[in-house]
Amino acid sequence: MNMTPLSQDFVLHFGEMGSRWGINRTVGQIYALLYVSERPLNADEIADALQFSRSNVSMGLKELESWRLTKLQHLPNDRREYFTAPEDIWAIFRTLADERRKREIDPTLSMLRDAILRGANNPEDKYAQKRMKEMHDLIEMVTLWFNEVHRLEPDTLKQLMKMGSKVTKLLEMKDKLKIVSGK
Amino acid sequence: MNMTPLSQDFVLHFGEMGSRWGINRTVGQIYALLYVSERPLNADEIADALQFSRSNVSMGLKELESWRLTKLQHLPNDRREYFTAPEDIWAIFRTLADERRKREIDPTLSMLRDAILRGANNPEDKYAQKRMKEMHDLIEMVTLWFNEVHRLEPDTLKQLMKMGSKVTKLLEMKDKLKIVSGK
DNA sequence: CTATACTTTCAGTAATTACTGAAAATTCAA
DNA sequence: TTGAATTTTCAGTAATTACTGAAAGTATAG
Repeated sequence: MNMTPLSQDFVLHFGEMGSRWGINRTVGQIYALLYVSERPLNADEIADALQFSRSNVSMGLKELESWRLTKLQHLPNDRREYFTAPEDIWAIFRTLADERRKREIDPTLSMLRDAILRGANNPEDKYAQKRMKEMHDLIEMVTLWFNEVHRLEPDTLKQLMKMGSKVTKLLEMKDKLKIVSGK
Repeated sequence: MNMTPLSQDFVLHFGEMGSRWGINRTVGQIYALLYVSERPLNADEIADALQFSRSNVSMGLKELESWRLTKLQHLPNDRREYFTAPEDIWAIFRTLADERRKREIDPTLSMLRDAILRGANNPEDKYAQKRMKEMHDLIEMVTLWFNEVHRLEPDTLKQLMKMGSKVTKLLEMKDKLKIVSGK
């Protein structure tokens, strides 16, 4: 199978960007290929299109699976496994954010929690703990917020985002209403 | 210079996490060390504390500088350069988000823009472009929103975040007010 | 069962990235 | 200027990570 130049470029770009994220080139390219492919692809087709060894594709797919970024399906009269990227781009975005939180944020948060609770006699440790607490509180707040917002419907979220900094107007409005109603 | 066990653990953890992000262990550790250190440190002190070669520290500091995550200063009667992490954790967060956007998002966005504008005769390309447009629009929206929110005062932002999904209540309220006022 | 189609694992190797020490460059006091 | 203190660069090497082919594993049709 040969890709069109358009898909080629997309796939190659994703490969490069992949390395700026934590994921490697192979994984980036496989994902990109699935993302722009209308029909599901099997591992051999992927290996062929990207010129990777079959085993490399197998490992890449496993990695993508661990990120929950692929869907697996079977076609009638075909024993091979076929892969696609989830349709809904919002779902993809959520999944990605979720996985990154789990892998990159949560461990740090729990380390910080532990460190803050330790005894600290000397001034250095006192200062260090103060700094860690600042970091912890910020991360925790953003994380909690993220979890909440996560549950909103895409349309609601879209609406909120499109408002941008204008949400502050709503905040002011809220405060005024409170004053008026005497709350 | 020897670190306290508390700082040790923090620094080591950051080194490990560093590799889950795009940055390497050295850079992660240097940053962590600066972050929990009350007084500015010079490159030799860093090399000593972390047991890295002087040149490695030099490179790490350069990398951190390119992320705008260090501040440089001079002490009286001392020619050496002293480094600190910025005080304000919100500023750090912004800087980080900003840099990541520049390096990891913007290039993709412009690639997508180009790809979408290209001619597409065959159905594959048509589909690919549709998918790219979806991705482009989502990323663009989130980016624009981010840029807007970026400018808010930390306190305002905090307030918004603490509300979490309750902002939707405000949205509903707004809509009701519009109806009442006939807008 | 058995044969076949397909997938995964893994040891070895290739490629990439990180790190070091020596040398060059820079800065600044005298 | 000179030279001592400091920083940066860079070629070589070490360590890590990515990739491959062969072999083992798994599933299913007959």
